[in-house]
Amino acid sequence: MSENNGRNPTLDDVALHAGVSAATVSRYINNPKVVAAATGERIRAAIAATGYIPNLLAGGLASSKSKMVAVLIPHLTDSIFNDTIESMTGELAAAGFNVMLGLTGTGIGRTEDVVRAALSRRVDAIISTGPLDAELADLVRRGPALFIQIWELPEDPPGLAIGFSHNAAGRDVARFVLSRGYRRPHLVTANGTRAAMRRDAFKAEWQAQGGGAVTEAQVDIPSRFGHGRRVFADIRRMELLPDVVVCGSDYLAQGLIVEAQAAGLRVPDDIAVIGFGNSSVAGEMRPTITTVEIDGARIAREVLAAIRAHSAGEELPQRSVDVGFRLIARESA
Amino acid sequence: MSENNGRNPTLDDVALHAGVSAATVSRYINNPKVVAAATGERIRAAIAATGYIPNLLAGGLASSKSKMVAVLIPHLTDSIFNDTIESMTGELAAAGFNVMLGLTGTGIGRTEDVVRAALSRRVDAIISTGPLDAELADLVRRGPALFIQIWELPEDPPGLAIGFSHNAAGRDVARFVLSRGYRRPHLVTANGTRAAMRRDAFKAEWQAQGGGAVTEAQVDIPSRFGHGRRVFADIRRMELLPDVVVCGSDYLAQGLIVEAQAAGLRVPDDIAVIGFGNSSVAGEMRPTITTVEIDGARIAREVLAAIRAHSAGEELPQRSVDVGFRLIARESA
DNA sequence: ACGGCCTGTGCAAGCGCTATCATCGGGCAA
DNA sequence: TTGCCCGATGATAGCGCTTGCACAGGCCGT
Repeated sequence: MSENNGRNPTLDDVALHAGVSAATVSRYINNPKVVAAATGERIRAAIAATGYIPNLLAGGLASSKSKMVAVLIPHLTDSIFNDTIESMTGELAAAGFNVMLGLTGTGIGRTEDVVRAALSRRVDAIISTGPLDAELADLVRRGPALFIQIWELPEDPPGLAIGFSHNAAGRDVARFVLSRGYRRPHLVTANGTRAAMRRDAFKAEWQAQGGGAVTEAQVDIPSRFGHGRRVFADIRRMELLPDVVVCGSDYLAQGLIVEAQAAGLRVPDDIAVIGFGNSSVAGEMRPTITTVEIDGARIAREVLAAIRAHSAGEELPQRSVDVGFRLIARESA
Repeated sequence: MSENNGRNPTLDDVALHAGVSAATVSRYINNPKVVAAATGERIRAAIAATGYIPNLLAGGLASSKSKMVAVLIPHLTDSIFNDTIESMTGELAAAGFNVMLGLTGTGIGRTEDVVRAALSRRVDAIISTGPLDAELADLVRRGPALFIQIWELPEDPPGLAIGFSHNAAGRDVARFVLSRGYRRPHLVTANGTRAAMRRDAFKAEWQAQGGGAVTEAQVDIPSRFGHGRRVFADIRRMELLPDVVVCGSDYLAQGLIVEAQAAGLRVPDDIAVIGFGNSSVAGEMRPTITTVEIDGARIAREVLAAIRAHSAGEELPQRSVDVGFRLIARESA
């Protein structure tokens, strides 16, 4: 732990200590196997002795690879994406990438600020749960950062998309609901495109299969536990009660169940509830919640693979990766 | 949007375009009011025209100020800290700081990795919800980064602490429970120091006030919704049912309420429940959950103020900031 | 024995900024 | 008018690293 002089030890200090050039130390750090074993050992010891901590600002500047990725999500609290983000952060950290957190949900223009901040830091990739408006997409495309949109598969993604078909999900839920013999579904969706896609696909399939009328309600983004109260109150005011409520998130489903139970209804006997996302609560609620599982860990792996490939300068083999989904039938419907 | 040549426009490009030196452009960007108004206007136009995006890696390297702070939390899902983190990220972003997310909960050694990564990026501050072990604390102290521990007020914080007294919180909850006439409290705490402090303070006060026996149970960190099931099962097995359960988090309290209700008990009549943190669910649950509110926004503001002061080279006026807490009596107890 | 090659290492030129210092005109008090 | 100071700007030296290029030496095939 020699202090040299006041300042942090640099590559040169380590090089001096190990009796090699700075270049060799740099090589050892970034790709140990290109230096001779004996040299490597000396460098390792020198690093330990000096207490050297690499300066990734300098490294990033020189290599124009920041080893940092920006993750854009609307919110942190009760977010349906948290599982995915958590897996991703872990996966990336293990590969030496760090995550810069960008919250886009707090006010208009935030997304632009966050994207600009990410570009300013020369992130290797920007991972977003939502699309970018045209101008921003342009901005990103101009730079070297890889843009990855997750949880969604747009027609012509600006970069790479890793997600699943919300159409298929909506359709499959409709089939499931039909197969369970429900007649009067009520669809509660957050006012966003993804949820709307699932809703429309549900309705299309429902009609195609000869189902009857479908009622709907909207909630604000993000679709949260607390919305359950208002949604349920609205349902109670309907002349004909739905026999199943399809929700845009597990948290909303949970809130609805709590409300229904507080009102003396039994779930699923009096009213069934279906969630989305298979958040941890879904399997732990009473009753357990029927939902659609998205494999966040799988998304995380695909994201990492894409970033690695892109960093290595390879072309991406595909524009989008479908990780699918899985309907999990539990007690609530 | 002149493309110059393939690469991103740099300061020099902007300077050329505006007919000034790079130094002046830099000044304009970092501190507009030191350049003449007319010059500033020309530079503004040049930036827009060239589509210039500052390179914060280069800037950080030159100034040794990264404008980035690391936030260390155990988890993202159902975390009691999310409100605070969200406020903080917003507050920091508005001040030009970006947040690097560090998840420490996934396995041993992760904290060290995350801290080293943060130091590698020369963050201006490290904000952590937990303490650092001695070796890491040393490492951090050696560098220029400000270490801020939040949600806690240790005796002799390594850096700055912004939080509240868990002792006082435990004590106040005990008083509240007594004042409500409960006789047989059951304390469910996560196995961490903070929760333990509250528990011990609760017991001390309870005994001091002549309360009877207190029973306890432990859950894993993080204290989550799903733990409710096991905790409740254990409670049912007790010979004498507690009349109030004091939980380490609102999520756990929520899980417990759900379980209790599923078992046909009424909350709070048959069994009362108290949470911690005033997460959004606490006010939205049926029954609404009595809890202890921590002002995350306040913590965020204090954090930002400290970072600003530290970046400006000022000494911190104090070692710790007590933001207090507030017991919110609701329906569940 | 010799040229070609491959491995391991050093040299030095940047990467794009910031910050120190110097310079250059006024405006203004004496 | 003279000298001084101050506000605005330019020139320049790094910040700590990466990386292309050069080079030394050992190994091989012929």
